[in-house]
Amino acid sequence: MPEQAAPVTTIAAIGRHEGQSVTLRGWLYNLRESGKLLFPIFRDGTGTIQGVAHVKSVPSNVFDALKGLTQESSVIVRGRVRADKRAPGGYELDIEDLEVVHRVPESDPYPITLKEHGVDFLMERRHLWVRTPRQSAILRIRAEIMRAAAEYFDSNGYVRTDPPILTPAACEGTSTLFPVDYFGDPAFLTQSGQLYVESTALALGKVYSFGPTFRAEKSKTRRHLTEFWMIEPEVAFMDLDGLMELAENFLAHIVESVLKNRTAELETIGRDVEKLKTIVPPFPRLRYDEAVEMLNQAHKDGHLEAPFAYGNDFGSPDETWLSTQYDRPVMVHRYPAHVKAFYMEPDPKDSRYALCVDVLAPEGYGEIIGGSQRAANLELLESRIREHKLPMEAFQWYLDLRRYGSVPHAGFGMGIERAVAWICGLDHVRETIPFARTLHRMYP
RNA sequence: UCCUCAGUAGCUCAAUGGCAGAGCAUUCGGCUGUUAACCGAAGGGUUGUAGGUUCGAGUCCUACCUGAGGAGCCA
Repeated sequence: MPEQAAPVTTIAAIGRHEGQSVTLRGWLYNLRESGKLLFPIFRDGTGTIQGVAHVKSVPSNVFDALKGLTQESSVIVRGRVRADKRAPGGYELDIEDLEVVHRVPESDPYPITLKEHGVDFLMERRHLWVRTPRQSAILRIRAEIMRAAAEYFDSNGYVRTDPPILTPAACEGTSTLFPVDYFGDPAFLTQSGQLYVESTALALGKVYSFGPTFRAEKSKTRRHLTEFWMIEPEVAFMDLDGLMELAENFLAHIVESVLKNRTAELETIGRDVEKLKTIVPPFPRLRYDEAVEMLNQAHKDGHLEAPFAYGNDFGSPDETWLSTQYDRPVMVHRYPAHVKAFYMEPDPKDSRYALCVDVLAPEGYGEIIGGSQRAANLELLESRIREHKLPMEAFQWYLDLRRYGSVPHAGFGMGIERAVAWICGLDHVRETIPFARTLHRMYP
């Protein structure tokens, strides 16, 4: 073992130890050799740092152990911290002692090199891919987004009430549900906690849920996972305007937290932070009808291939185009009721429209939040359930919320992975979650 | 479910229907400031699978498998 007089620290905190000897515990990320001079790069999960070992300035057994050491071998290294302008992180480590905890054998070298790899190769080795600086940084930003999202609600009087993951029936139809056998009876993995948080909102006032959801959609795009995390606030006595205000303050808080607490990680992944600094309220609000006008004009001007048919929901290319027109998220509200879910409240000024909002993230990322004011009237909700050909008996508990002290209430759901993809500037959601579940990938 | 593209060394990719190659990784050797280090050498192949056309197929045709991107649907 190296002498433990040198304090154990992390690479992220190494600047506090300039001029001192410290102990780092981590892995060999890369090794450059130049004759009698070795340049190992260590990583410890908090960052990377280059070490320097002259043959004459380290014990011969240390030099020999380091020379030819294989990538991703685990090590405990002692060295003196030295500021160096040539170092990317500002510091280098003059190596004094080294213990190899586990040496990766040459016969079975670490498969992920510093060169380029394909998507399939990396996803098959996701358990190792997460070690790379870029993937680690993304996961750190994801954790900050989740922390800040929960913090926003926790510090604004919301109570976290998580819904069940095993559910008896669909929220919006059964075709996209994963069925499971529940002691001989059919059950499904939840695809939204919304109906349950509606009931806890009427119990506690302001609530949110935060957990995994599952959708058996046969979607193979950069925006889809079959298992993803969703945070869903629901508030009694809130209307659509209140919901849009909540959404913009919530998103602004998350972006602000990431900019403040994950500066180094944003730098590591090369994110243009100027595009995040503009994310401050108010966000532009656009009626569905106004958005349609913009899409029609865009089609005339040749920006969109397909003409938009009024009354439809927006397609992906439509959303993408809309979301590139603003420097912050745009909130599109009051869609035609018939393209939206059964539980949405009709606009009292024109019942053809629903009191709903989709928040489209900028830079072409599209929908990250979908929400609405919920239908509060029992008879209306019953007729909507019939129109959508949903089993009335399965929704009796949900209808009880309209039988006993029904109030206007509203809520939304934000997909964490889409938010992470946008804030990190990634081109696919598979990198935003430790182990992505996509259409045909269940390994590792 | 549909559309498009791809599958060649461990990885990333070349190869007009005519001898299957390069860089990285691995092994050996060299180099006292390298930044995906560099220089020299070696080993490494049933070209996704099964058929077909052809004197000759990695290349052309058919089917299938696998992966990717997109549509629809959604967060």
